[in-house]
Amino acid sequence: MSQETRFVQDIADQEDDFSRWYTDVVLKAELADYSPVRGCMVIRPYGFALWENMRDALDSRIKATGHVNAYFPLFIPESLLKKEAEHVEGFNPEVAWVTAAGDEDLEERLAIRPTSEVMILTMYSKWVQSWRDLPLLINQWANVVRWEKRTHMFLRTTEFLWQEGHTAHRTEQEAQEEVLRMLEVYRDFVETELAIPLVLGRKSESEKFAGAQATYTIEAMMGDGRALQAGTSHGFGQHFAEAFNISFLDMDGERRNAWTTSWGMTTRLIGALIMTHGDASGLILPPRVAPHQVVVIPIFRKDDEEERVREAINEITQRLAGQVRLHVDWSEHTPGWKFNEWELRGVPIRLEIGPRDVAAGQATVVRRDTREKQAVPLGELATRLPALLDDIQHALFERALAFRESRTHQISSIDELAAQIEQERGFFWAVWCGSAACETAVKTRTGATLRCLPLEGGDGVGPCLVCGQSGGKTAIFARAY
RNA sequence: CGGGGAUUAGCGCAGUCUGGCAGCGCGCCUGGUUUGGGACCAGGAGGUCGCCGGUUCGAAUCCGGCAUCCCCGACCA
Repeated sequence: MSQETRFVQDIADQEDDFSRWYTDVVLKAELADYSPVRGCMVIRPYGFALWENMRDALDSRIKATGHVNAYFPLFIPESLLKKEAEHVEGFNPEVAWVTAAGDEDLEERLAIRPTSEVMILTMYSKWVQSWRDLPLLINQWANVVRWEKRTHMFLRTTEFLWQEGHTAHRTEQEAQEEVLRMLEVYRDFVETELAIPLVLGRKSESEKFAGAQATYTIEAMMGDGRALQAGTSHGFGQHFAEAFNISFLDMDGERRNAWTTSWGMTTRLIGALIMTHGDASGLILPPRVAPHQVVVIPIFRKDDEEERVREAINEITQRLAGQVRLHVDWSEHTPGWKFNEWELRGVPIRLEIGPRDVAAGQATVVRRDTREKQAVPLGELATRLPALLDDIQHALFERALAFRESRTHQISSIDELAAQIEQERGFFWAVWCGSAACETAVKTRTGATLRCLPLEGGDGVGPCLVCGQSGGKTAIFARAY
């Protein structure tokens, strides 16, 4: 990249080494840092402010759909965890255990929750007696621990923060509606707030959650063409209700098992945000969740200039209070240094105020995504800035969507997939017969996994990309994080 | 968990092969000049050389173990 556009030299080149670029951005933008604990990171104040904005936007949507928040214990007694065989087997290798307190061994080991189905559904069995107790719609914001072999900042860490919703319903249809409703809530949240375009779909048998009857997913494409699962919604049928005895007397006097669901979204989304919108200069944050939406850079030479600039900035701050999240950088770095710094940290709009601007009664406004520069009269900032933030939000989505389209291909055979994915990563739509053997064949040969069976688009007409049989479904294959 | 690489000042690195005073650039502190795309001059501070042990008169350097990070794979959602 040329020197004119590449101002930041201390992060790796995106095309050259995407993985290194990602790590550099996370560290240099001060989103997170490594900790002395393997696989565990520290989310720094800037990263946490971002997470808080994301969390609040999702939380209000969860509440708007009738759910309430609660909090359940971090520890799960071993005997409880073992109640649902398929579930425990799925998570077993990743579970961390507490075996002692002080010098005394515990009588029963305690698992540190990898997820809370077991704990929450155990409580539900106490709370559900009648059909009138249903539906039960509870969400919790919590940390969970999964002992992953290989970790990566935000994308896969040993401990992470998330939201897990757990619901119980009277009928299968209600539960199914809930699973899809929350998938839609996720879509709205991710596309509206994070400006990340999604594909909604169902997971194959081999990819679904341990113990689930059906797993639905939202899949996003990262800047290197790889897929990232950004959230999931599971239907459990009556499977868990049987294991945990969540039964109720129905309207007709019959005792029945409830239908349960769960759905979750994690700090991994921060990784998705970075890898979807970032560029050669670093992070680009969507205005709706950016900790600072506008950063103000004062420019002056002499004391009298500083005085006038300060006055103008005070006036701007007052005028914009409550309208935009604004940060004034009064630090002693030079303006050029600040430009680079705040670009690296992804602030959507930079506002420069210097003597020339003050004299003209204007501010110089620069947007992060295009670097387009314009002079805006001070009196118009209160209307122009929110409009510009809106504009950037939409432009980011459109750009990400256009990128995904350019990397999405229809393919008809595994040979074609192998050849194309070697050239360039992306999403590959194909017809798949539904057999696990063909799914495995694709993974072994191409490194791509079956991301989902999309809910929209794809008619499933044609021969399976591996075995050639007809009567299959449309599936999306991609290399994934 | 397997293979490879790394760990030296806040950050990036040289020094390790061939054992002998702890170095460079950036950053940081003080003073001054500066400030519209990573300013300049002068002075200064900052190190258990990742940790534990061994060899040696002497270890950043050689040997053994461990920890953390990165890359590739296996595993996992």
